Amino acid sequence: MHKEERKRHIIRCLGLNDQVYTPDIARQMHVSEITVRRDLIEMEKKGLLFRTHGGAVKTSYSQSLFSFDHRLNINAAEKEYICRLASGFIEEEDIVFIDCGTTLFRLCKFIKAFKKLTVITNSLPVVSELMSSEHIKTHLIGGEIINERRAIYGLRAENNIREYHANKAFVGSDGISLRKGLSSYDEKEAAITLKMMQSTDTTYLLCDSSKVEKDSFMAFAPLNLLDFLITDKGIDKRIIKEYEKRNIKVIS
Amino acid sequence: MHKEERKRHIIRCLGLNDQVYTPDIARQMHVSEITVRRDLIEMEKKGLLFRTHGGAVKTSYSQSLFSFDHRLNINAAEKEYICRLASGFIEEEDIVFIDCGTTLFRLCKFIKAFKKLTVITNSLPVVSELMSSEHIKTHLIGGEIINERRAIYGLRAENNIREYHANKAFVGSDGISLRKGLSSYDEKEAAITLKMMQSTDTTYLLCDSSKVEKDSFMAFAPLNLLDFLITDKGIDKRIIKEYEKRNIKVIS
DNA sequence: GCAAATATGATTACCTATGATTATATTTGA
DNA sequence: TCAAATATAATCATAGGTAATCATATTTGC
Repeated sequence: MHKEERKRHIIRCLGLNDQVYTPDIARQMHVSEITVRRDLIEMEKKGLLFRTHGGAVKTSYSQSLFSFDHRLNINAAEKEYICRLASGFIEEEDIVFIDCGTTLFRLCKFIKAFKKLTVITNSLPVVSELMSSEHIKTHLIGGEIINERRAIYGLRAENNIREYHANKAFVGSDGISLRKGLSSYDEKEAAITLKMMQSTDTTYLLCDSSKVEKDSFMAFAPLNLLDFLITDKGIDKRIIKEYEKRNIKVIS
Repeated sequence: MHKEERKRHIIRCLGLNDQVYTPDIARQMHVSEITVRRDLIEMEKKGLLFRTHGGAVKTSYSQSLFSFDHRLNINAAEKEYICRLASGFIEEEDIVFIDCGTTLFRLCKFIKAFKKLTVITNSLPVVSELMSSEHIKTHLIGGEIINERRAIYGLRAENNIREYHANKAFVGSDGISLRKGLSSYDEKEAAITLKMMQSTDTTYLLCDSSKVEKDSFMAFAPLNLLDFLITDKGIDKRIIKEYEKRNIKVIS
């Protein structure tokens, strides 16, 4: 009974009901409660769930669009740092894809400083954040809205992305490794990210160093689609070298 | 029963009705009232709701991001009346287009009462309002966001609509007359409305009686595309007859 | 094979969530 | 306007979940 298997089980349970209880998981997986709790701690750090007394619940649930998502405040400083770095690659008149996710959301703050940009996104929080800036042209990808994600996913959305071409794409993932490339906990999210990567000239992956050389459930994109990996200082120098051998520039 | 689960329930209730009562929540969640009250206190601190004697209400902040401005409150009673009438034509399992506009926005309140509906719209306020209702599937039309309108317009959006088919379309216009049909002050808005009318089985026009037999700047759709005109009591009976001669049922 | 890293479990002290009780505040209706 | 009804705040007690620490097993890399 492995750790990843337990985590997968937890995710599945969260998908069915909206919450899990520590003792239940412990019994089902034949481990002690403290082990479950440790799993939950790790998963909370990744923003996959929100811990409560007695177990955990799904992350996003608030009625307001975004501001109170539990995930937004996890690793806030790192996310801000990464976004600041990323914004250095944006130039006036760019057409950029912005992927969904709490890290990418923070990029808005920097985007608003530009005079002329076109942003294409499937994220409603991004739209909401940029709506106050007249000089930013925003395109929303059409399709089905997944309420709890505050974003648009599905086949329609994927096809919609194909109708666009951006010169830069800023995307996120739940993991990246030399062996498996980019990976995600969620199929729909992965599909959107991949389509963005396929419809752009240059792809920038924004993810904190804890996700580097970690794999999530599903690999969805090979490394050759990636041009830049933007992360924080916590990344190992040897790993940077390996990525640069694969022609991916690592910024930290 | 987690605390977070209770909070989620409270938020869901607030999404449906605009207020909750402490004893109700306590009974539904099988906890004491004081526990509910403590939940409400915490949520109020986060700005998720506003506490009142006996329970809590939605914060205006929670709806502000995508919501309309004060225009919404003009003729509120008539608009509500018209929407109530219109909602009588909606049935479970329907797939409906909802056009942009302050009148149509009020239809959301009634839509939320249904168990199973699919809504296709280009209006961000509509999306935002329906996002709290899990049982309503919402599709957003893709394209360029016009900030001041809080909606999506343009060629892309028009083409996007063509990929859908709804059995009912609820639309608005700035004027309607026997001579010129539906007319609008805005070309882009008109184009979207027309496309919706062309991709549906039945079209319902919601507009207050002051706009009947008035023409706006640009005529955009002939009367034969219209099936129902839903308006308020202010409409002249002779005019109703004229419209019914043209096979348009007038509801008031 | 062995050291280092990782994963798991047991124990204790601590903290959180909840409810009962009583005093105080707010609302409602005659 | 005042009193009855109802809601709330404040305090305390308690059950149960959690963090911290240490100990033990298992895997990984040299």
